[in-house]
Amino acid sequence: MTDRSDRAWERLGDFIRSQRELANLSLRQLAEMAKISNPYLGQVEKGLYKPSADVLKNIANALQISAETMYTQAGLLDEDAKAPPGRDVEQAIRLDPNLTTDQKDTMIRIYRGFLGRT
Amino acid sequence: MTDRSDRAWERLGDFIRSQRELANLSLRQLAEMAKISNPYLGQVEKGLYKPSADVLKNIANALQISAETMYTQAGLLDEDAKAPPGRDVEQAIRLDPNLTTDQKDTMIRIYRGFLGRT
DNA sequence: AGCGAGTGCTAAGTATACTTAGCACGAGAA
DNA sequence: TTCTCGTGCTAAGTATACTTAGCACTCGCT
Repeated sequence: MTDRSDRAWERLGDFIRSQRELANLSLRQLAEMAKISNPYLGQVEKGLYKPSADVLKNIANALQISAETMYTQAGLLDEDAKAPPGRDVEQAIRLDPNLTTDQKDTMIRIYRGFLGRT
Repeated sequence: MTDRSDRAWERLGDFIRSQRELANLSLRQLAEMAKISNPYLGQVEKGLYKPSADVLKNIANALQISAETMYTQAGLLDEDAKAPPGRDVEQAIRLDPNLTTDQKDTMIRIYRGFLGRT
C-alpha cells in the first residue's frame, strides 16, 4: 500500500499512549502485558506502524479497554453509531453493582463538579 | 511469536471462502474488490496467514458483511465474558472527552478506593 | 482437433510488522 | 561523586504479510 498517510493510525497511537499513561504503565510494562516488544510499542504509539489485529487486541486487553473501542479508534470499525464515547460516565457509575448508593452519589457529584455544571 | 497454532484463523478462512462462494465471486473478483492479490486471498482462505486488520475490513466490505462479525469470526472481538469489576466505570471515565487527565486520575483513584473498602 | 478466457494454485520476490541489542538520559541511594 | 535501576529511544536484524509472474486445469466456442 505504501499508504502511510492514514491519519487514523496516528490517532490510534496517541490514544494508546494516553491510555497507557493514564494507567501509569511504562512502555516495558504494557509491552510485556501485550506480549510485544517495548520498542515496537513505542513505534506504534508514534503511529509508525499499523499493528496487526491480534496485537491490537492484546493491547486492548492489557489496557482493560474493549477491543471494540480499540478498533473504532483505529478506524477499522467505523460502524457508525457504535458506542458514543463519554457522557455515559454517570450511567456506568449508576449501573455498577460494586458501589453503595452513597458512593455512587459521591462520585457523580465529583464528576459533575469536574464538568463545571450542577 | 511463531504461534501459528491459532485455530481461529482457520475458521476465519473457511468463513471467508464460504461467504465468497455464496456470493458467487471468484478469487480474483473478491481480491480486486478487497484490494489484495488473488493468491494472497487464497492463502488467507486456507488459513495460512493472519490478515492485517485493514485487509480484514476490506474483505468484510467487499462481502457486504459488517466488520464486526468479521472480527468476531477471527476471534478478535469475542470479548471474554470475564469482565473484571470496575472495568465499565473506569473505561467510561477514561474515554470521557470532557475531563482533563488529572481529573480522570482523581476519579479513578477515588473509584478504586471505594472498591477496596467494600 | 485446436483456441481463448476463466478458474485456483505455487514459487519467488518485496514490503512491512515485529524483535533483540544496546545507547543516552534522569532519579534515587551509597 | 559513582552506582545502580528505570525510562524512552534508535539501529539492525528476522519473521511474516503481501505481490508479481506464471503454471495446470476446465469450460465453452469455432
